[in-house]
Amino acid sequence: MLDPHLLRTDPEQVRDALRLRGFELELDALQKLESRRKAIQVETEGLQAERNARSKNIGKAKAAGEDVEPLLKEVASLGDKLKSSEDELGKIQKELNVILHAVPNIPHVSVPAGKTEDDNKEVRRWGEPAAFEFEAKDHVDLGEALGLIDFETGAKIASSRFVVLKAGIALLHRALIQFMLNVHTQEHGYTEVNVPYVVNADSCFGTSQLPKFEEDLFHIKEHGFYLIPTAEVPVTNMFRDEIVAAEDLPLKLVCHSPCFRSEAGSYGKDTRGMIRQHQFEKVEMVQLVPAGQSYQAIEELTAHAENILKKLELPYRTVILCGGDIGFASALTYDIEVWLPGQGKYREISSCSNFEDFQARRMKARWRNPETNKPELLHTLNGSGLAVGRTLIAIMENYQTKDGDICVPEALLPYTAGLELIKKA
RNA sequence: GGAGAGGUGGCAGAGCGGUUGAAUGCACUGGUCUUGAAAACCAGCAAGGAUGAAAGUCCUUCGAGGGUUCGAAUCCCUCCCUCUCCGCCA
Repeated sequence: MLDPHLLRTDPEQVRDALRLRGFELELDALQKLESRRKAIQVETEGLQAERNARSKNIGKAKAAGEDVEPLLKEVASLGDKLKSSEDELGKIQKELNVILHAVPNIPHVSVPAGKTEDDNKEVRRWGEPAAFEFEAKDHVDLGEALGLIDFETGAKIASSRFVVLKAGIALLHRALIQFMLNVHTQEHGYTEVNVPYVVNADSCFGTSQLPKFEEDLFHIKEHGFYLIPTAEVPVTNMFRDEIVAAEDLPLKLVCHSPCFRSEAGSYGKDTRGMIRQHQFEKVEMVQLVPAGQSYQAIEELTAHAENILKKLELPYRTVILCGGDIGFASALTYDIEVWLPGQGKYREISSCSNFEDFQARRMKARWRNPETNKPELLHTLNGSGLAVGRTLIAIMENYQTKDGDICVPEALLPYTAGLELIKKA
């Protein structure tokens, strides 16, 4: 959520900034509602003040043993007026909130203009895509030939976009998780957390999956829970309604979790293979930092994600998302895209975002600034470090042999219990 | 699932219809004292919001949401959460 104060004092500037992402702020409607809110709030608070004063007098008179009947008569008419004024104010504030909660974050000055992912700007590239002496297969052909990736059984026990991994591939998948967690905790200074994989509506509101993106979530209606679409939701919400001590900052947490996404609206997109699943695993980095530090933190966090790819020797490029492609809550997002020989393309494997205080304002996640001794909103950041399923794909496609076997990358050898080459069983 | 107890400021913990936004303690901030620190003493110290140039004034908030009342932290209803005992169980 944007600072309502900024929206009141500088609406044109906000509107212009949001146009970069193709969002048109309805200034007229907003300002009309806002001026009504102002008038009615002033009126309501005046009536409340009057009621409070009169009630206090009644209390005093009673204590002094005076007759309070005349005072009660005086106040009788106040009740209805106050009630209707309060109701009206509540209604307007609700309307105002509906609008406010649907306004996306203001993009950072470094965000390039553009409408689609084609307009994202490459900021760096690492590694050389390998030149194969044979025709490189994609992970589906490789996995099915090995008999270790089974889409049909996934579809049978759940539905399409679910998969069963077996033997060496399942082991490689597990090894990746251990490897990533160890690198982030031992080399990058993150604290590992293990969290609930279902969350309540308040948590979804805090990180802004709700109210706007409900259709992307799996919802367990009878309990009011949502399956998490990313560990960002439970981990960031650990600090909802909290005031963090300055000495505990920056908070750097890493969490492995499954992620569940309905993928509503992506019918027909990436239907082949494991690229887009209803359930996948991810290692997620989350940081909460004081306001002045978030732009340094986003560079570091992105480098932490890139470091995993470097250790796995997977070629990648990093792009900065353009105004039209950046997420609702983010002020700045770097996507890291890994080279997939099977597709001959770079594909997203990590998304690292600085939300500034947008999520923190919704969540009331604050820290106490020792300089002022007052609570201030934190800045929140997160990034995949990395998407495990897509990393698995990248390894399969980049480390395939002529015979269709998969070499285990050197960095993973300590995690694979002696397995060096994944072959047909 | 059954029975009981409880949810109050950064933390602990009083209050159980009327000048209570809330005693007290701890923590924190400033001051006195000290060569410096500690201790002691004095003072300050919730958050969010409206209005205003500012000082200030006012409103809201005692788990959440309804209700009773001139007035609710305090009474009533619903829900959520925590703890204790019993049952079941990875």
